[in-house]
Amino acid sequence: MAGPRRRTVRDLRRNNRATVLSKLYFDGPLSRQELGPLTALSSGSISNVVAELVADGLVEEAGSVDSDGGRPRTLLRVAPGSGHVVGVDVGETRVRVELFDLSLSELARVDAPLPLAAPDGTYDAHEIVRLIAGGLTEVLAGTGVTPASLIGVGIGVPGIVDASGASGAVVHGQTIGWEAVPLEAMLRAPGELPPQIPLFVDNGAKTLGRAEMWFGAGRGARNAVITLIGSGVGACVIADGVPYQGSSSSAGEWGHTVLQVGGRLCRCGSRGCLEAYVGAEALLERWREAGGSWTAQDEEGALAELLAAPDTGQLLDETAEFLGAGIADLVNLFNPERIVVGGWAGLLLGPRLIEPVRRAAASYALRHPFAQTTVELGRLGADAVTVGAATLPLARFLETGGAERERIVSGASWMG
Amino acid sequence: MAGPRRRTVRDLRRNNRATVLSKLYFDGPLSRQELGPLTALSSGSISNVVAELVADGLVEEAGSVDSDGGRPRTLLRVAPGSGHVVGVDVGETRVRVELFDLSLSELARVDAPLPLAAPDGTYDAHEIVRLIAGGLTEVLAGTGVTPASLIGVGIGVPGIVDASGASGAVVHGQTIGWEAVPLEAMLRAPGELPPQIPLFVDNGAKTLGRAEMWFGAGRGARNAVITLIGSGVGACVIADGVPYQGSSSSAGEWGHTVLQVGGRLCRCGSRGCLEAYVGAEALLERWREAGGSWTAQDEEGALAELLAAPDTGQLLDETAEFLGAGIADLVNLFNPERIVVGGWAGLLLGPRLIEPVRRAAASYALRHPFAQTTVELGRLGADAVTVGAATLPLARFLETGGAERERIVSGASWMG
DNA sequence: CGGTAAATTTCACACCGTGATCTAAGTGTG
DNA sequence: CACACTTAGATCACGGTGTGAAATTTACCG
Repeated sequence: MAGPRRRTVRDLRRNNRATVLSKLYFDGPLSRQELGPLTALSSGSISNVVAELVADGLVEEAGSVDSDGGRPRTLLRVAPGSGHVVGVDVGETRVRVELFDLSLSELARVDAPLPLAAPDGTYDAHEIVRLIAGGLTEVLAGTGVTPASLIGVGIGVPGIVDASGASGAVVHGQTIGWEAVPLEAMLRAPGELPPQIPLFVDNGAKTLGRAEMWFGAGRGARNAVITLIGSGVGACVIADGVPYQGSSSSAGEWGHTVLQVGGRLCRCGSRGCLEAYVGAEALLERWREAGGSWTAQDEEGALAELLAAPDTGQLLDETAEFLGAGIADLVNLFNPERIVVGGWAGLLLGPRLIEPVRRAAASYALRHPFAQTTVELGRLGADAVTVGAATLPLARFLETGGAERERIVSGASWMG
Repeated sequence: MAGPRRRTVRDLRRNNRATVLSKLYFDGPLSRQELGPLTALSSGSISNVVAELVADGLVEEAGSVDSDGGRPRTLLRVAPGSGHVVGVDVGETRVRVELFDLSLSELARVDAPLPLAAPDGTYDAHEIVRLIAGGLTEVLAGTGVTPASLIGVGIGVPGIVDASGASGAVVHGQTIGWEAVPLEAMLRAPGELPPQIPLFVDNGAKTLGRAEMWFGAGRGARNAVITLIGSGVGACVIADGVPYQGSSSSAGEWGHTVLQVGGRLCRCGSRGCLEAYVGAEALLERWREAGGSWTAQDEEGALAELLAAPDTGQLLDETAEFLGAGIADLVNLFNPERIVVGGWAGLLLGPRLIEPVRRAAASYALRHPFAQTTVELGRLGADAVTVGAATLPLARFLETGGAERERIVSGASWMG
């Protein structure tokens, strides 16, 4: 009920800065002239706002466009080098830290392999923090980027990330043995990271979903669901253009939607979950039960063998039916414009399954909402987790019209 | 990406007017002093905004509170008589039109019985429009309320209401035989309703959900799902304080969530829907299959008999398991703070089923999100559909700080 | 009747967006 | 090569806004 803080006349300017900055960022180089109608601002305001952004170094001129018989328009764009963002992917076997400029072009990357997991498969949170901090300093040192120009660091982790508390993001990761690990607080502990750098922690699947929305199959949709099928199954729900989080940031746990009351046991302890039928781990298990076997050591290779095997048609059709039913649930409940099937297993199975999945979804979903929806394959691989993570601070940067950065820079200068 | 039009300094004022008005409306009489911290506005602004609202007649003084040794605070409240709203419920057997003042106290009510339905159970849309218009004039005439003081009319109808088109709300109601009926355009046709009156059409179940959010079991929650179990099953999803609509306003079709791939045939044509197990119609059908019988003519009476029958324990336990699994899906996907079980059948079954439903939901849902959720019974009966409908124009009124009303009033005055 | 305390109002100030007007920077023509 | 023409962008007076401190109002208490 409090709403956004748009109370004073200054907030108005910040808001308009943000509008202009976002428009320039997403819709490429634009002239002041074009910016006016696009942002519903008067020419005078455009001039003022742009002048301010240029003075702050956030926007720069990018050539000009001739016009027949008149002053040429000067094109403007967000200066790619005016800030940097870092994306971190805490994966199953390694921590990847990537440095991007504002246009999300990769400037540097560091992969730090995780030490062998403890026998029970849990991660040591302190070790993760060390690897993130180490990767960050390495990536900065290698490129000469100063911490002061960092807009922020986005971190994708496995498990549920609850950011509703006061002390920063807390991670609950059943599969990695994390129970309420205060990752954000640990990273903010003195000595770990350069101070004053904004941190954004989110579930890795959701950051992948963000990447798909910004640069992949979700582009342009206001309401979409990015499904992520890997060893397990998750989803990233976009409602009215923003990721829907729920009350404790754990919305979109699609994998544990019930498709068969009293059905197959799922690794979550419940029965009949979607994940128990279409997750890669479960799918392989079902294959084994049906007499199948494979030689690959990893799930990805095994799944490829399953796809290539001659006698798995019925298993795959059954999988398509369950996946279609699960997608129908998404259609009925969220009424999105687009559903994207992603995740490494989703992309691997996609070409074979997408058509039967569409048919199954059509039969299980209500006609009207299904007619509004397209079901597509994702376009980005699992590599995009870091890009999606980097998207978190960048989105904040654009929303605040770059004000956040100013604060950081001045904060850093206080310490200088 | 366009965002709300808060560009000029004037929009700032409108926004603050809305904040103050809403706070006064929902949190009862308040003094200017208390309003300051509550709205994050300075004392000076509060004075200005309140003076404006009082001058417009939207806010009035409501006594004062003594303080020991100081000027007493003057309490302010939204003037209940400064405007009126109308709620319409297009039900299965009658059209009900109710007139409320701003505090949603009922001033008048008219029930117009529907003529006997056509043999195929379809409604004649023109007849409905006539009944709505007739009820509206009757209710206004009976109380002497002028159309000029009408904030707007909210209408709850069965079926999916798609408001995404340009020509107003369009209704798709499979059960009443409506296929893309342009109800809003028909109501706006000259001669039907007093001109210039804002219309708001929404699904009746969703208006009931709104009522439950404003005045019932949903009060205070930011993320909630109001489930509505009647003959069929629906839901109203509240995300971040606002009803989530999806891309064509048909989000929340929870009743056709798949709980049993290849399960019972549902009246929607699909299989294994939640509605096919826990909807009143389906539940009675299942009882009949198990050898049960009843004497009541209507579903409500029949369901009461089912509850009282001695041998329906297993049937009810099974129903609770399905309902619990369906609720678990809501928990996993939406991660709400609260789930309310409502609808006439939900309220009837509630006392018997709520505990086993909670247990089933706990077993099917993920631990973390389930721990954030409470599952409660609704507090409002089906009568609240009109209240919920009236809530639609009222919400707009509060959001715009009463600006909408000003436009209407002046619009009416143009017409002499 | 004066002193004290708390709630409101008033007011100078720093901003903001608008839209008309002015300036800059090109093209085309005689 | 000068001049008119055209279009992009900058400037500026104006009406409007929230802020926060000072002034004013309105009570109670001794």
